Amino acid sequence: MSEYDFATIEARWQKTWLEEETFRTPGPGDAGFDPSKPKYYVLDMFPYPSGAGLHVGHPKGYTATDITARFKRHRGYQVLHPMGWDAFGLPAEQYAIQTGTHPAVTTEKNVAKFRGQLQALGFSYDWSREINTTSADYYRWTQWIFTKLYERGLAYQAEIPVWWCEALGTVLANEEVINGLSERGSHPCVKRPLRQWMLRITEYADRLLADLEDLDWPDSVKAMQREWIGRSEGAEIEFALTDADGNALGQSFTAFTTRPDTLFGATFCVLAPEHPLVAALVTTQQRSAVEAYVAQAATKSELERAELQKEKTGVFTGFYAVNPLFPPGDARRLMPVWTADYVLMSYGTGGIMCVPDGDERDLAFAHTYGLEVRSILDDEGRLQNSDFLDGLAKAEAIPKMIAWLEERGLGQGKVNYRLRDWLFSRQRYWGEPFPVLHELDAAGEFTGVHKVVDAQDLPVTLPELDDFSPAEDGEPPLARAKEWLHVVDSDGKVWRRETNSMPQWAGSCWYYLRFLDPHNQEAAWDAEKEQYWMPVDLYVGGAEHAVLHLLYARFWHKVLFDCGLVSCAEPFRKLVNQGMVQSYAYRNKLGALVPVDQVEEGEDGSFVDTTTGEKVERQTAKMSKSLRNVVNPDDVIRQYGADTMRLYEAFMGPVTASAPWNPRDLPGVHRFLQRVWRLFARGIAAAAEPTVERAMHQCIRKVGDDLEQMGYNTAIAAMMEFVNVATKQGQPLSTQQARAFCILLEPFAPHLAEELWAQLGQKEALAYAAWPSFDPGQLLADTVEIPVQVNGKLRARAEMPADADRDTMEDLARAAVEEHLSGDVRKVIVVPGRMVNFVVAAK
RNA sequence: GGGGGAGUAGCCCAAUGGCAGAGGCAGAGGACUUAAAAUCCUCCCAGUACGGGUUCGAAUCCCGUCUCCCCUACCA
Repeated sequence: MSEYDFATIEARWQKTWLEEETFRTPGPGDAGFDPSKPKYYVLDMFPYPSGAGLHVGHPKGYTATDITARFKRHRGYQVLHPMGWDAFGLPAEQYAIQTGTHPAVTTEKNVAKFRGQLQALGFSYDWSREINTTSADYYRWTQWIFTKLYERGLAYQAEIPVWWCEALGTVLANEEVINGLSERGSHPCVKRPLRQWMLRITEYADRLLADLEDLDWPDSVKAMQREWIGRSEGAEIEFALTDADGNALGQSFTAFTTRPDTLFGATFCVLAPEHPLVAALVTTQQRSAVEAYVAQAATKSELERAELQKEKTGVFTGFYAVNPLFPPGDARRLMPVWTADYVLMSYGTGGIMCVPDGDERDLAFAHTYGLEVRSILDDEGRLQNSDFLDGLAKAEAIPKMIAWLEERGLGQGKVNYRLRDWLFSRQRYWGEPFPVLHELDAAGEFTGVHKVVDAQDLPVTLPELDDFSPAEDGEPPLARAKEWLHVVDSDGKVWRRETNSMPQWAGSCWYYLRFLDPHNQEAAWDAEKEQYWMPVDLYVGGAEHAVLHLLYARFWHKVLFDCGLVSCAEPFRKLVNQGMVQSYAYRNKLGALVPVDQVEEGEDGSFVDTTTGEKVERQTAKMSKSLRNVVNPDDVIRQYGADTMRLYEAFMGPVTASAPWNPRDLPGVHRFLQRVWRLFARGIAAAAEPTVERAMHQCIRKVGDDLEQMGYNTAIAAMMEFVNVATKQGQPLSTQQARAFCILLEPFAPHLAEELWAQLGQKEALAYAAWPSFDPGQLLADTVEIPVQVNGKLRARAEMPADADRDTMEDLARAAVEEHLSGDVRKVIVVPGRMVNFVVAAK
């Protein structure tokens, strides 16, 4: 046995695993399936295979799930651990537009690269289950699920103002536009009315909210989803509109409010600039001012509106709203109606009643324009000057006011959501075609009738095109696929295919289900398999998917549940967000960032810009090309091997924590593997050495406990500790110890573990070897040193048997601190095996 | 402004309310070596951001303050 030759070892075992299909996992109905085993489904958020390949951030989560997957196999679970590709999407299409390379070609190339990189890291995926959202075999079922949504009335078309991104040539969902810029690429977007497909996710808002409760998810993600759904209880109130003299205009508007009980304090109303009644009813006198205001509000992006939030602006419309609480003639009855851009057309009804005494924004607006403020809340927040609500707290006042309104037909209780229906169509080529046909009349015009394609006629495959670019008018590229576009049915009726395509989220909404049964040609998945494997036991991915992907997938899953197609209401039982792998960045005195490759560390630990000689400060930042601090996993593997890479990723800290990639720490974990190699190179001892044996049992327990809780970093520390003890002790390990250690090491450094296991002459596959057990009697030393405190202060240490009972401990401890116990001993606290504390009365 | 999370040694990080240190990096010394690297051994370093509170006992629980990260933001 010579050197630790990781390159040879890793290549050998990766080849073996692939050739022997070591990690092929049988499910119900498959040969080799053992129904008596418990199941464990551990899933990574599958990647978009970009041209850049993997960066070191990807493997952080993948390493975590792989360690857990391997650990669970040793624990006797049937482990489902699959990988696939979320391969529809803009980058491949943009590349196609620029170069003419078909997105499928780009995708295939990128997938090959990603697969190779993942395999080079020795992940124990069942590659026989690999899926790709862009293969017709897969999107056939994405389309099929869409037909289920359609049949249940959850998919509909609407002509709505949507975010149109000129640069990307497509519409985007609200969630994909941030402050008027596209989430991807930060291109400006504008609102534009277009015919779109929508999914009625709002129908599931309550269930999506309620079912969060029982999920083992990070609080932050649950909080984000709750906020996104944005349930708020209140009432809708209808306000009749009049002219300045109180003459009815024959129109009314509805306002949503969470505080209907404050209606007595409503002194004015505001409609969003886009509200149709603003233009319809504005008085001649106010018309020019209002039109000017509306026009300039329209040119403001959401970004600008948000930035200007300190100062509220608005214009009086000239008409009034009736406060129904007050009789004609009462001065409080007529409330002036303003238009202001702090009211958004897209939330609630686009119009509000304003209660300056109850709402900060209304108060600010009232102050700016000298509008009336009527006091209706006392110091304790109880209603006053409010007739039948006087003295009531809001909890009692709200239902009372709602009842009052309902009796008179003026309004009703209402739950409002921030969540909007999901804009589900895109004007792009590289996405799933909709399985929808639109009927045409003899003249070739739409009749307005549409239907979904029959299940047996799926998939609707993507047609070949020469030009993938979107048209200026928003007409999708699929409209240019002349031969594909029209379908003639058996009655000779002509139908035109839907030319929109689905958004990238579609494929990832259900991929975890296809993994259960990826080659099924008759169904999307088999019911028995679904019942066995679902739900996903552990789902690991980035926090950036906290809302969109996870909300959409939950929505689809609930629809499938309602269809009786899945057996559980929630797909992902436990969710973990892995921390970001950051990198170092350097900032000079001017605050500018200095690329990493022109900074050197000085003797005193300071950092110097080598081009200027100036001192710079180190900080952590996201990896980015511009900072030149991106670390490439291929380089790391070449230099240290995959096992070192995996070990380092897992050793950086808790899986949920972000930490900078520190190249200086890599040799540390690499050295550990070398020490393991050298320890095994000593050969095998005939008998176990007691110190090492004890350390072994402690290590088995610690690694097992830590892995149950995803404490990868501390589990590695425990193995290091064991190797240090064994190395120092000087003897070889016993056969039992060597075997046990191989199993402990395998989840983390599987190639090295397999190599050592093989050298031990083991024939059984290491990956499925049973986790070693420990002897609790071996965990404690015979004697322990127990701290003895007096009034909480450490006064002495007492040597005593590890299993001493309370009385013995107290006696031995008392002897050790005799001189400190002059006063009354009022209380003695004994923690068996841990410590003794004497509480003495102060003198 | 709202929400989520984090502050422990020069650095990354450990510590069911019970001796602040498991592990790694960096640093110092020694052994081995003709020398260096590698390896092995030994050592050094904080009282847990700050201020209160609960407790026999607090890094850990509670309250307040500060700093940093992430998310969100006129949502009526």
